[in-house]
Amino acid sequence: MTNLSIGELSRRVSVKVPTIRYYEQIGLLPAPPRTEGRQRRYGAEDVSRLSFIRHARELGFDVEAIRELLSLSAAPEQPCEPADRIVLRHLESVERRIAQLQLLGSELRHMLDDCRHGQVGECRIIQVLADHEQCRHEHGRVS
Amino acid sequence: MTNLSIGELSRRVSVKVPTIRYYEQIGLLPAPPRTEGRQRRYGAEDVSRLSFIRHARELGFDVEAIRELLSLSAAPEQPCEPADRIVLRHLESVERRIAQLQLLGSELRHMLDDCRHGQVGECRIIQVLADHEQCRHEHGRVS
DNA sequence: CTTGAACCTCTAGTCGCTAGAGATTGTACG
DNA sequence: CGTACAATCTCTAGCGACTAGAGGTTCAAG
Repeated sequence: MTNLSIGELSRRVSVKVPTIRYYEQIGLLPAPPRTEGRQRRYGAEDVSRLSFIRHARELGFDVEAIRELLSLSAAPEQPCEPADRIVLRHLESVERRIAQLQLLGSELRHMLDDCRHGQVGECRIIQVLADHEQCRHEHGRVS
Repeated sequence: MTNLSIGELSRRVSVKVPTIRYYEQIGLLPAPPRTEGRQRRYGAEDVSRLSFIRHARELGFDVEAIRELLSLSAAPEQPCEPADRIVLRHLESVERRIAQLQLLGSELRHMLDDCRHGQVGECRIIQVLADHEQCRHEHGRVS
């Protein structure tokens, strides 16, 4: 359970070795003790913390949000409203991205529908790209 | 119409000046003629090409796809099936991303719903992050 | 002719990793 | 105990599509 090498930690938590070192470098994970030969050795606490980070990344939180969530989770007496707000903010950005992508998707479907599958010279796909006025919507930038 | 400075081209096409230089650097835009003092001067052809690029970027195509679309658009006699395929491939990736984000969104909504808005110690948000087994789905990585 | 906005090149930073080089360490086996 | 070799170490660079800034030059209006 304790004194895991970085490779063992990696397998347990399904986070790649270089990613673990990267997390240490940016301060998401504390620097663990080392063997005499300077190899890292991890304990149960690190397993939990890295799992937390991995789950949060899977949910699409960026590193800054994870930093905040981690520091919130260390203070169980505090109100959880700040955590709430972080999740809500992220949810809203996910929803904005979905809306953007849906616009994009319908645009692309229209392009495909309109294309008569002939030659490039009369291809609606190319025409729409060349002259956007023939297009249905305006978009912002999608991340 | 012709002999535009990079700033004029930028305003016409709504692409920022450094972005135009970047496109030249990566070979999306041809290197234009210069004045004696080495400043770029653009013509009508560049306006079209840059518009094409901008529209394609708005539709989320990556630079490699745009490169292909541009070279296809230069050959009006060729069948437009390759263009078709590029658009379809992109549409599919957009749809995959939408599906991913929708999973994420519902996950985040559940977290918010479950949170009783008390203290961090009993906060479902923190708990779910700390122990993913309490969670509903498995996800892959979202771009 | 002077001013100053626009232009030039070059480098580095963004985000969250990933890949690779080249050196060192840990460990299993004989 | 020696050796082989997998795993670890540090460091640097690269991804994509730009963006920002420094420090210097040119163009065009008045």
